[in-house]
Order: sequence, then structure tokens, then C-alpha cells
Amino acid sequence: MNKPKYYITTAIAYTSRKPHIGNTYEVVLTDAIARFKRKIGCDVFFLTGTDEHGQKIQLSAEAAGITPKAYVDVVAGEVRAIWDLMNASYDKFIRTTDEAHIKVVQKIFKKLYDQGDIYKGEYSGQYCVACEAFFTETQLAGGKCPDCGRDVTPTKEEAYFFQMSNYQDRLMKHIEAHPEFIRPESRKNEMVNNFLKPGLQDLCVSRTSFTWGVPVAFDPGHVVYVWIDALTNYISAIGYDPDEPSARYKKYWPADVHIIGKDILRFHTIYWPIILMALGEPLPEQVFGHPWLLFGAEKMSKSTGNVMYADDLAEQFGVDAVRYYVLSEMPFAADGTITYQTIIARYNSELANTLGNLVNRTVAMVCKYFDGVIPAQGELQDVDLDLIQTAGQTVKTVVEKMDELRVADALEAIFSLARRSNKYIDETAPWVLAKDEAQRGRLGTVLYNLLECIRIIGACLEAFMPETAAKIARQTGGASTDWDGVQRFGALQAGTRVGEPAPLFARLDEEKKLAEIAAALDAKYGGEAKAEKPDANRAEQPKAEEEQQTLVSIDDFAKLDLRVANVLSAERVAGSDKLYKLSLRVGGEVRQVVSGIAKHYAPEALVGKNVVMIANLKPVRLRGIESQGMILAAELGGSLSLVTTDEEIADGAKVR
RNA sequence: GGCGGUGUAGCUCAGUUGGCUAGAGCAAACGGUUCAUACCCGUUAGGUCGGUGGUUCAAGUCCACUCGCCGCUACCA
Repeated sequence: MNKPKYYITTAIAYTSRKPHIGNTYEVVLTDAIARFKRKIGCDVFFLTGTDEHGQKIQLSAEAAGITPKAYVDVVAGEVRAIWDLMNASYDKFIRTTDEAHIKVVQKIFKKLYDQGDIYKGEYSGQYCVACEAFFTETQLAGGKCPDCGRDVTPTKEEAYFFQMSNYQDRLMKHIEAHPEFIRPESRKNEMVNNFLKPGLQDLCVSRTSFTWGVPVAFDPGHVVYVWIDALTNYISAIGYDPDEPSARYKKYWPADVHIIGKDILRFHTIYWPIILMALGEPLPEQVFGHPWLLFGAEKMSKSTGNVMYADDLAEQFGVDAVRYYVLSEMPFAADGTITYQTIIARYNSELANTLGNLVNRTVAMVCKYFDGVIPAQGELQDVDLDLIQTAGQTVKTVVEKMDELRVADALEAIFSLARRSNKYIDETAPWVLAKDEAQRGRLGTVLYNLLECIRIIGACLEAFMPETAAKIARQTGGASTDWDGVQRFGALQAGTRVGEPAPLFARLDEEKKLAEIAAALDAKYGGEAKAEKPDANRAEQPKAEEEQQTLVSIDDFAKLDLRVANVLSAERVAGSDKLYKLSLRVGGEVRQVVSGIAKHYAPEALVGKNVVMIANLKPVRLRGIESQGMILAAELGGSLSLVTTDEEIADGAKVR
């Protein structure tokens, strides 16, 4: 009666565009865990939803000529439709535009401000609109946003800050005392070494540069920035309130696990716990940063045109096959890959051959030899006991693996039992037994054991492939799949009838299927989505592709203004062991360039040298000193040599 | 540059606190079988366990150095 509670969440999906299969993976993964925990008797609450505020959305909406709310309504609808299509069994779908959520965010913000964790200050830096992030000069990549490569604009605004450093020591102690808090382990190290040890910066938690967000209640010009808005969904969704938290909140919080992408681990393992500490609430038991699903060798991204969508895949392969693929393909800590070819290969060998055929041949034999009536189990032989023991062990392994969130390993254990069962058929050769009336009892025992294995496989599979599990249950005669019965070999009732045998997964012809997919995608997306078509060359000849990508036209090269420059002076930059501040004469002009060659050249060796510089590189500040270009040097294995001119030539000369 | 991870059969990966002839799945070859979705079962991998040098009776498994990838981060032009 007293079920242990289990609260599990996904990250909320950002509603700037329809989620691709990589985003969808997270929901499927979380769903599998949630379903499994329910199956074994936990009182599960599974939360997912959408993150709907921010400047990017505001701009997208403006571009589309609609209000931000209208915009996010559409995308949130798409998100939810895909989650539903994939059979995500969430208990609640929260949207950060929900009234209740907004109220809680405002209350939290006020509370943190009143108690002094948040103070008002000023933020200045280079701002990237697309990424909604500020960068320091030194973080920029070639003067552009280091994340997306777009232009940034210098921006200064009044803002509220959260004093993170106040909680740093407490968080550090918590992480040390709870080794399971951050998973996988290597991620924990990254967080501790890169952020906690060096010391936390105060976090900017409001914006004035856009309006699409939760207004700060006591300072309406400000909008609550993503951290406090989005992260608090985990508690607002279940009824947190600083004054009077709901019964549901008291029951479920703290979360047992937050399932998130590895890219947002920092927010969930540093900022979020600190926010909770400031609120005086307990921290989540665990944060799991799952790896990414890559398209071939590449990160999936709309801009590179290699996106796959869950609905398109489901249309081609069926929902369960897609669920199976992403769940089984993702190792615990390393990125997984997806291509049409690999899906087809796994589909055929595992779903159609190993699993589907096992069910089909077994049920067919029961029909053929026993008129569809499940025979009774008789005396057991060694082969039987070995099989039964494997089945029992499989169930235990699945539970253990799921406890560790090793979903792919759990699935592998189940399929391993399916393979063992196929082997059992070979060992017992029912078609031989069937020819001998004296062996009828033995034949019945063999088929009974097989049906039991299939029942157990089906029940274990329920969390991963719910539709397939239901089909298996139907074909094995609607046998109960409750967890008690799963743990007991022999729970199946003899004398009842099996269902009609029907293949669970039809085998696919790779060539034909690829052509079908290409046609379907072409019909749906037309010419604009050429790159989304399955392309064997793409996955199998990455080299050729790389070479193509690195080829530039003469026009690209012409964009660079390369000049001969003469070094007038070189001095070390204070506080840096590798930077020089150089003065260069370029024609009639003197340029200041900061260059990281101090370990390779003495200052006096540089003066008077001709070097080659990029004269039209966007200036940046390095170590607080403006650098108006860069000089070229060849580098290999730690040694470095400046590019210079073969014969004397006046500085300012163009290099091409 | 710092920190962390990783490098094992053609491919994807397992390999506990060091100890049998280093394993699994897929692919391939050969053989068997026919209940079944041309499916299933068996046999077959002469793998320098990235490299070098150590510790040890014994090392993918520990230590040092080294090379290649990947991640996070930075004073990387």
C-alpha cells in the first residue's frame, strides 16, 4: 500500500522550433525510466514541459508577425504532439507561460531579493541575441559569438544578480557528501574543477533588453532571466509556494532524478542547487547529464541540414522501433549515433529476427501442435532449468541496470534472454518431439517454458516498447504481466488460449526502405530539405565530405587582407606568460597586436622582423589590451615559427 | 594551457579490488536445421588489448612517459 514515491523530470524543451530526434531522445529515455519505476511498484510523478520565454522567441515571433504567446502556443503544441506520439507517459506537461508558474517565479524572485541573495547591479558585455548570452571580450571567437558564430553587440544594462559565492562551500560539501549527485562521474569533475574550485561568479538573473518573460514584480522594467524562470519549473509544477507548498509538493519533492542533456549540466548542478539552498529546500537526489544522439558523425542541427524528426521516423519504422533504437543505441556516457542505415540494421537483426521471430515461431507452434491451447509444464530437464535460471537472472539484471539508469544495458539483457530462448528451441527441437506421440508431454513443457520466457520478455519490455509489449501479451494469451508474476516463472495459466500469431516487426529491405524514406521526405519537405534525405555517402564517406567542406573559393580568400608588417617593438603583457604586445608598422600605419608567441621568441629577436598579419581582423581585447589583427606563424607539435618574407620588401605590401 | 574522459577483433562495445587459452552483439565465411519473418542454431576472429619503459610470480587491469581522439574550461589570435 505504501509505494515509494519517484519524481522524475526532463529538461523543459525550448519552444523556438520543433524538437528533433536528439531532443526527443531525452523524453523517451525519461519515459522508459518512469514506466519502469511504475511497473515495479513506485508512485511515479513524471514531469516534462516547455520553456517558452526569452529574446530569441520574441524575435522569432516578431519575424513571423505574431505575438510571442501565439508563437509558443504553436511550438509547444508541436512538442506535446511529438511527446504524445512517442507515448511519453508524463503526469504533467508544464509550460513556463502557465499563470501558476509565473506567480511562483515572481514570488521566488522577491523572496530571494528580500533576503539579500539577489541585488541590483549593472551588466555589460558583448551580447549574442541568438544565444541570449553575454560574453566577455576574451570569450569571443574572432569577434563573434563563440557558440553560434553570429555577430555580438556591446550591451550594458541594469540587472539583478544572484550572489552565488555565498553558497559555494555548502554546494561543494554536498557534492562531496553525495557522490551520486552528478552523473556520470566525469561530469562531476568538470563542474567541480572548472567552476567550484576557481570560485563562482555572481549570476545575472534578470534582463531589460527584452520583454518576453516573467516580469520582476517589484521592478517591472525587468524580466526574470532563464535560470530562475526555467529551473523552477521542477518545483512550481508540483505546487511549490514559498508561503504554503502544496501536499503534492511535500510528497514528491525532492526530485529523485533530473534527466537533462549534458550541455546544461552546469545550470542543474550549480545554479539550481544554490537556488534551492537559498529557498531552504532540499536538493534533488541526482542529476543525470545524458549524452547526445549524433547524426552520423555530426551534431544534429537544423543549420547543417542533418535533422531527423521523431514523427518522420515513427512513420517509417513505427513508434516502438524508434524508441528501441534511441534507447538501445545510447551508451551510458558516450554519444550515440543515428542514421537510416543503422536503424534498418538494428531493426532487422534485433526486432524482426531475434525478438519478433521468437514470438512468432513459438506462438505458431502452440497453434500447430496444441490448437492454440497453452500446454501444461511437465517434468523439467537440465536445459529447462538453465533457461529458467537465465530468465530469473534477466529480471534481476534489468532492475539493477535501470536503477543505475543504464537503460541500454537493461535492454541488452532482455534481448539476451530472447537469444537464449531461440537457442533453447534449437536445443529441444519441438518439431522432432511433435512427431512422437510419446513425447507429447515433453513438447508441452518446452512450449510452456518458451511462452513463459516470452511473457517475461514482454513484461520487461513494457517500459521501453509499450505497444509491442501489449502485442506480445495478446499473442501469448493475454497473460498477466504484473511484476510479481514476472518474478515468478510459471505464473502463466495452462489451458488458456494464445492469440493469433502475427509478425511483430516486418523485415525491411534496406535498399527499398531507403528509397521509400527519400521519397517520403522529398514529398514532405521538398527541395528545401535535400540534405535531410538519407544519403549513404554521407555516413560512409565522411572524409570526402570533410574535404569538400574545407575547400574555399578564391573569393573567400580575397576577404582576408594579409599584409607585410614590420615589428617596431615587443613587450610582455603583464600577468601572462605567453602574450606579447607588439607594435607593427604596416605601410603608413602603426598597429597594436597581441600575440601568444612569448614562449617561442625573445622580444629583441622580434624587433625589425617582417611578419605577415591579417589586417582586417575584427579587433578584440586580450588581457585588457586591444589587438588589431593577428600575425601568422606555423605550428607543429609545440614548436612555432613566424611567417616572414623571403627578401626585403616594404611593410604594407599585400600578401596573396 | 588547465582539468577530465577515452583509445580492446572489420564495426559497436563488455572487461570487478591485477591471475584461467582476452569476451558479447553486428557484419563475413562455412556447416546444421525447418517450428518460424530467407529465420534460427553451431563453428570460424591467428585481435602487438594506442606506443614505450617500469612494478609484480603474474598487467587491457597498477606506475611513469608518450601519441591520437572527445568533453568542459581558459590570459587560446
